[in-house]
Amino acid sequence: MAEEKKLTTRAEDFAEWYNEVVQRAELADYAPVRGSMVIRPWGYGIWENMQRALDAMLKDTGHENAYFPLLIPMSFIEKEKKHVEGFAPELAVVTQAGGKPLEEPYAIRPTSETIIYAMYAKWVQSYRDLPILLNQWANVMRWELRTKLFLRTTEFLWQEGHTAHATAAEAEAEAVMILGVYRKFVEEWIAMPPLTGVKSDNEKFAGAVRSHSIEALMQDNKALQAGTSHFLGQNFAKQFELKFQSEGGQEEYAWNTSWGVSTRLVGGMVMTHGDDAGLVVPPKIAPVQVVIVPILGGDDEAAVRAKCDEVAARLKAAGVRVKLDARDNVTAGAKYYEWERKGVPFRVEIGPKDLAKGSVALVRRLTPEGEKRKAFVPEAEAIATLPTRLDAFQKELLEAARKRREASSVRGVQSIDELAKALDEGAGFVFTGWSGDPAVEAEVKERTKATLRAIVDEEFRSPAAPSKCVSGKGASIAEVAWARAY
RNA sequence: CGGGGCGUGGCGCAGUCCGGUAGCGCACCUGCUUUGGGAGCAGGUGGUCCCCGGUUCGAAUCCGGGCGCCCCGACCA
Repeated sequence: MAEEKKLTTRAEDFAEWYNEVVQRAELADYAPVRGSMVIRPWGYGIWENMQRALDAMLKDTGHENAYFPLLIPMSFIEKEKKHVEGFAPELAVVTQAGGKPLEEPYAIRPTSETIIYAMYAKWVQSYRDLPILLNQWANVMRWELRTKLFLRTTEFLWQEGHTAHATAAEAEAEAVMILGVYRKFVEEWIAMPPLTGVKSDNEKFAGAVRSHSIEALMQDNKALQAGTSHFLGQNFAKQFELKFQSEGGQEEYAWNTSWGVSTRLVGGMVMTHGDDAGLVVPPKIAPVQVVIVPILGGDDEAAVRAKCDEVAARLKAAGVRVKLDARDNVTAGAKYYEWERKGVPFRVEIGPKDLAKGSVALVRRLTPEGEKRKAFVPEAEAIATLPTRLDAFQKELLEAARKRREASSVRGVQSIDELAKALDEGAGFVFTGWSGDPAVEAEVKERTKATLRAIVDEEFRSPAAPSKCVSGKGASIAEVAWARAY
């Protein structure tokens, strides 16, 4: 076997493994513009499945989709002070159009708060016009200095929700509710179990009062911020005159939230489930859940093909996304490697021997310890059980990821030395007390390269609350999770 | 934005030091034999050697200047 056909292993070089998997599984390819990529059909199919699932969840919670323009007047971006400071370095700006310089430059949206709240201001007069609960699926652009396929590209796809409410309490509840939606979505569909929590002031969104996030742990024990939900207070409302007349007759500023997840989740999926043979795609988001490979070449070829058509049709009728790989210019073995690299959960092989026995060969992308990879099972049984096998596979992926996260977590750490040691020994999330002082974050980052990923929500806190700050100076006001991060 | 590496058929590379017909593997095309874990044999197609300029009888190779991409660090979904 030619060496070049094999992937770099995760243990050899995780970053290189990631790049190879993404390209060789045909998720994406580098585009001619620096830091940008083409999302290929296999990658886009996964994204579409994510989109479909999350879109339904957002609609179930009362949101509607809309679309706002790509170009935003620079003056809008500049209105919210923290917001400009945060985004100015990574803005791409259009200064010329129609062959002439523009009077006012337009920013290509890095996010849409400004344009959206400017429009909300037009639409809202009284409390009866609230809440506004909109979402948009869009591309955005951030001129990143260092890029990586899916995880950080100059242009990426995402959804951004933007809501306006009459009260602070309602807006805060919205931000928390959405975080719950995100958490459920990534767990149930991507089989990625995140921590949830609140960002420190250092790490929060530019312009937010408070940012909530879901933080997932990758196989190299680096954290990935997988989704964020922000309570914006009245910061944007005040700058964009987003006012309404309250029930009591007073003029008040509205309260906003914004929240998003992006194609970064595709990268998260790769680094959560992939192995040295390539991708492992959770069944619920797999564009193909079962691939059928016919064993061709004998006198029975026509009969084998007919049987494959039949099994494919029956699986499809059972609600399984099935692909029949009937190419005759590629050998069966080559197809196995290809579909494994692409992470298809199950493979069904049908050959002349199966015709005689009424069986099929069933192969799972990940084989449980101690089981044979290839099982010959009666055709009817295979068809009948594949839907439940897919469900079980999905659940096992989530469980394995959760176990890995917990196994990599270190709790009860009392000092920065101990924190550094844990990280150097391969820890993922390290939990400590924190005084709330940003200087501690700076010191930890300086000494360990780790950042404060989240002030963790109650569910993720240690049984005994830490009493001291990890710095040794002062009492702890909250338990936090640190990690080196993407 | 600093440091490193690399630009040669679609992909991976050799050739560059020491200038002289542009090569290898994979892929691709045709034919035959194959097909239950990356098929074999035979024949073939395909390259302004990143760009611009210079030196030279002659440049992938030497000199000067650009550009691009990747990786590693500071900022970020």
